[in-house]
Amino acid sequence: MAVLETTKPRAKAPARQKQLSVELPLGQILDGDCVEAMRSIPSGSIDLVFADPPYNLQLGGDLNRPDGSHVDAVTDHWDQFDSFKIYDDFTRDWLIEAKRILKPDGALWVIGSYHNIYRVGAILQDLGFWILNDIVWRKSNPMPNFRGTRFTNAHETLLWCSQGEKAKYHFNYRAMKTLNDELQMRSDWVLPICNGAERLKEGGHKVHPTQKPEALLYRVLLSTTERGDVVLDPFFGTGTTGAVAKRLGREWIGCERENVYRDAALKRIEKELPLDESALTTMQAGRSAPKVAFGALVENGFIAPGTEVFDKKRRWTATVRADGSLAIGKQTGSIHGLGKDLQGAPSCNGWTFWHYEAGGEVKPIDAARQLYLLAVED
Amino acid sequence: MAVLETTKPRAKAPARQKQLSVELPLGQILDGDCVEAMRSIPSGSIDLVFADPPYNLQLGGDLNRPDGSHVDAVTDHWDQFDSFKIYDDFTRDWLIEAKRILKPDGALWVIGSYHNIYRVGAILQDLGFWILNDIVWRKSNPMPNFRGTRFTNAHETLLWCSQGEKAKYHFNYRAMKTLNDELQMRSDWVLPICNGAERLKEGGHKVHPTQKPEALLYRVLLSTTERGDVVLDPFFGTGTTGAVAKRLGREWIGCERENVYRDAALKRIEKELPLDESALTTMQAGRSAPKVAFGALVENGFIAPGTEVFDKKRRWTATVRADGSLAIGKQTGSIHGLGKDLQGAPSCNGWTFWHYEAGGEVKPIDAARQLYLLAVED
DNA sequence: GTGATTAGTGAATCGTACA
DNA sequence: ATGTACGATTCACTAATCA
Repeated sequence: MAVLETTKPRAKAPARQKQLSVELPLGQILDGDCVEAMRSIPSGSIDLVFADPPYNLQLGGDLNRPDGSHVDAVTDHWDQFDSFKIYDDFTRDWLIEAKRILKPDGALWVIGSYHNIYRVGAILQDLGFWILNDIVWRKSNPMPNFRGTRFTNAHETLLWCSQGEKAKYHFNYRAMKTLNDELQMRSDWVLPICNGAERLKEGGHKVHPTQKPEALLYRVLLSTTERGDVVLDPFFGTGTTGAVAKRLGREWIGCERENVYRDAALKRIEKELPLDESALTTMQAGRSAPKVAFGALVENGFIAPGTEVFDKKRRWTATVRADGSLAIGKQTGSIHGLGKDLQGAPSCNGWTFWHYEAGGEVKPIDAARQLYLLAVED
Repeated sequence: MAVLETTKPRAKAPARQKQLSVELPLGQILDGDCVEAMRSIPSGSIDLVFADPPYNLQLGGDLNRPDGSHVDAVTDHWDQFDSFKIYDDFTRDWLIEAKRILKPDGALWVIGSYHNIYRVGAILQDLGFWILNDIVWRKSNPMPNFRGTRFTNAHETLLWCSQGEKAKYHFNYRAMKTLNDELQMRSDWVLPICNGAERLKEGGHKVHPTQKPEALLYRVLLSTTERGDVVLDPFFGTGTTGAVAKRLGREWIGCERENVYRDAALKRIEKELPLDESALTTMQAGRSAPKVAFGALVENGFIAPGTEVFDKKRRWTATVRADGSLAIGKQTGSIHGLGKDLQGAPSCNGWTFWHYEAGGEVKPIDAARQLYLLAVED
């Protein structure tokens, strides 16, 4: 299991990416059943699958299968367990295809409510997907429970999964932290439901009963994809995924059975404008910045050999040597290694542990690294 | 499906109630495996089962905080299962017994995390339990994600179920509405984790690694039981369920294998006094004031990425980026941080410093925050 | 006594690259 | 596959200690 925060690993193989892209129906909505549609997609070609599967089983009344066909209650013996079985089979079918088309470091998102999410979650675990987080979309303006018989159903649940326990995945930690005012983004997201100008309407009626807010997709795509990534949505509906993907400079593919939804989605996405380059840029993680060896600071004169460096509490003071190593008496090591050994700690980030004096001020040696980076950039 | 808000239906048969009570081990902690222990309980005799089963965390190696200190993880033997299959079998076994001992109008609560709750949810649906709500416990003070690899895991999930789709159940709608400042109680509860004086400690160490906050049980018992009801907890631990039940005038039965936990629970419940009405209101967590990140305005479309923002005198103009950060050339930062840096000031309130144009008018970005709050407000 | 500072901790599926 | 080096990373709250 691993985390890649840069686009480098994907950028390394532009040819392969392009080659695949040619075969992929980018920017298209595939007509028909999503399992059939996904069969036309090459294995290991998709970066992200976002799925908002239906859960409109009408228990107790007329029964419809997830594909819309009607169950004949007269000829079929029917009960709650049969409907679970049909739903589970349907779920397993589309999840298997989703897993096949995803790249080894691709990811899956599914959204659902308590009616279906526990079945979906258990099945995707059985198929080998590895849950990274479950996310609660906390609705700021939910429908009240009019009859006063239960708690107000004020949230939905999203599951974010990698291909497996050991699989790599992508998480834009820094972008999420920036988006959340410099605090780690939590697993509960407070967002309004979709209404107002964003809600698609035709003749005063909503086009789709469960249109998701664009803010939700915005956060999903910003957190777990990079520019140019390919996002597939097997239950495209009115195309929220496509609209936000286009805006954020991601490629998209949809699957949708209903003509009405496909038409509305295409019209909607057509109007959407991609953000320009500068707006799309996000704060980068430290690890995507170029690596600097401490020795480079020494040999370029940013830190002179012989300089004394010390921890914040001045429990230890070490001397910088010409090769960029540190020494306290006979004890020597790298900025990380010596800090680790002195503290008896399992690890140590030497850049923030060691300090030096410059112009009467005490600064972490990381400050020198920043100066060096500024000087090198030009 | 029906709702009983009064105690009348139970009061109708006082004789039957009393007769059963005599056979039940009220106020006792049954030793040993909970499935065995529940077998000694008569069928249809329990009003509520609250269960906090092992989560099957499957942790890898050690985890250290950025400061090098060690995270005291849940590595107890009782949380270890070799496979999903074994965990599922274990889950099915205790759920079957729980269903048997519950009255026809009794209810089940289970708490879990994403590691186990999807399996538990699917299995209890398979057994015929009917989910009434899933409740999200949003932790006000969760442990951060120290490595920056995922979203902060900031919640746990509770499932509230009746005996079946058509089964009756009890819900104290009025009590919940009162507890929530005359607003319907929602499916997301903000409560702090258990620490401070409430956390049981022995020799400076926590007695139980996963002790639940009493406020959580308080809300569970107050919403779905009446005075005198019998509550059974198959994974009693250090007896939070028993303590709160006693305080609220409910009868309780526990099951627990570990001597240490049983002893601690008995001592704890012994000290517990039934609560007078006045304390009722002090248990709830205050409603948190809404705090808005600038990124929330961006992802919700109140401020578009690419928008230009500027200070009042237009000395500086910055561009809003997709993650809610601002950029002027190569200089970037949060609304507060960039404003601070540009002015060379010790701090800066970005909300009032930066302005934007909307409808030909120049407004501080705080105006957009007010619009957002209006849209989000309950 | 009071406010400021420091230390500790909580159900956590918590790295990557190269030799 | 296994080991080693390098590198990146924390929020809210409580309790204890210090000024």
